[in-house]
Amino acid sequence: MKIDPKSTADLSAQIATAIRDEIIAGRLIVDARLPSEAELAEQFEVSRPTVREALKRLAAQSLIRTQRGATGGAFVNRLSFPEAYAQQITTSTLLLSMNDVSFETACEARFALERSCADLTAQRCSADHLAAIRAEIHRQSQPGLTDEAFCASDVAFHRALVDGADNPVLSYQLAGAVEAMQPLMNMITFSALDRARIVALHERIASAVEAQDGRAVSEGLTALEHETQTLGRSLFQR
Amino acid sequence: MKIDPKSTADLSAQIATAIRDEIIAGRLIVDARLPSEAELAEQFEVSRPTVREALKRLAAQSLIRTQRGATGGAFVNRLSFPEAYAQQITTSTLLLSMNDVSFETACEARFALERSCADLTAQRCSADHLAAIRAEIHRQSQPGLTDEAFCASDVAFHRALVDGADNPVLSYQLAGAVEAMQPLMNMITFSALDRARIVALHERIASAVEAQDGRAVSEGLTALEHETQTLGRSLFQR
DNA sequence: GCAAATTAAATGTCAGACATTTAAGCTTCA
DNA sequence: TGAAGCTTAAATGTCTGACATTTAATTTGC
Repeated sequence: MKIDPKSTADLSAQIATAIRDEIIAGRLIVDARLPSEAELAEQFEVSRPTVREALKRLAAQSLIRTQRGATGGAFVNRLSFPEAYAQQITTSTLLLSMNDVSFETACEARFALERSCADLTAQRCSADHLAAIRAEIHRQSQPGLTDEAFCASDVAFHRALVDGADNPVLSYQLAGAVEAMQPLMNMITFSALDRARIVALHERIASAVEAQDGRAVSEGLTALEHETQTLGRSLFQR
Repeated sequence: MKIDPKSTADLSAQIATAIRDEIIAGRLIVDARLPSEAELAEQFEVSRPTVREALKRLAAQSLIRTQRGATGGAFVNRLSFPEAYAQQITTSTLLLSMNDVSFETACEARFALERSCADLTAQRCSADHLAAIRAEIHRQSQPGLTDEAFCASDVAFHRALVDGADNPVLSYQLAGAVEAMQPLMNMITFSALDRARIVALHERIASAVEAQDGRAVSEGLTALEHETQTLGRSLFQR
């Protein structure tokens, strides 16, 4: 585990990369303890603050965790699904907000991706998941809901739909696609008629899931995409 | 921009979170310059090394970039698509390698997601993209290719297929799904017959793209999924 | 034998200094 | 006047050494 002395990059970045490569290559396995900061400093021939900056970089990506105390130190972290979700969502959200991606493009990608759970959810959706889906439909039909609460319920509906596919990898990938749209959706003001249309489409999708009809789920999502694109166009064409 | 004095978390983590929130909320816009490290240290009432650790955390997530020199400092970074790709791929790969996700589950998610580009690619794939797709098919048909090179070409084929949908958000999301499978695929030893079957399916998919038949693209991917699952089963049942 | 105090090891934080890089301003000379 | 070179200032990058805090193991005392 060595660093390149002729690289122009920061030492802390080089050290972080060196350690990350060890982890990705599997030479440092989950829960393995890294050498102490003092030992790493000696190994890489840098000072302890430099090592610490490198470790903080890795901690920011959830690659390591640190514990204080006698048996403390830096340990290779098992990247959990919730952590991966969170990173995925942050990255996706920032990507959309910083690159003036059009509403149309984002919406197209999001529904195209979400349709990939249609068949699986229709086949496998448990009674519990179906109940969760229907619970969100009920919540979002309540009158007097703020736009923000309506959007939050919309996201929860889609998350439940995706989770119904019972494939954690799929849920993880789709989390970014679904959640990253939320800031854009939050810009929309939903009229009562808009909400009724959306809820009706949600209900149509839920029924298709219940009937285990993947094709119908997919078509319901496509109808929802058209509805959403229409709302988006009326907002963003100016 | 303040930090909570009664939090138990590291100061550097709190400061990083405080600045990240400013960026996500849009109060710090792209290319805005953050105060100098010395000024931040004063604002947060911590030392400069602590501020630096916080900034390194943000740099690790590509939220900021730093420049040295007279007009240097930390600037809010525009998260570019290539950077987002890289993060997405790293996170997805680690998630799979650290959570003993079964080959079956990963493969199912990956192809389900990839099918979401079928219609769009069939509609929009440019001549250039189609040529790139066919070029990879040609490369992977060469005899004497190492398994690793074959896998790399396989990934390139799928990336080209996805990029044919001409939707950068979709490409970004699918990058993780496609690339994260590579370490698993690299464990497979492909017989000549296996390769021939895969290349034939790739050719079938390419023809379907050329014919602008989204349904056929989707079916080709499903056939490829079955082929891959069969290969995986023969490897991983032990 | 058990509980309390001590100790050791590690991370967390600080202060101050110096090195390096970079751009802007100044100076000098043609 | 203008351009090349020098100087300077501001910022990040790095180092040294120290102290604070946390935590588990060890020792001590009863």
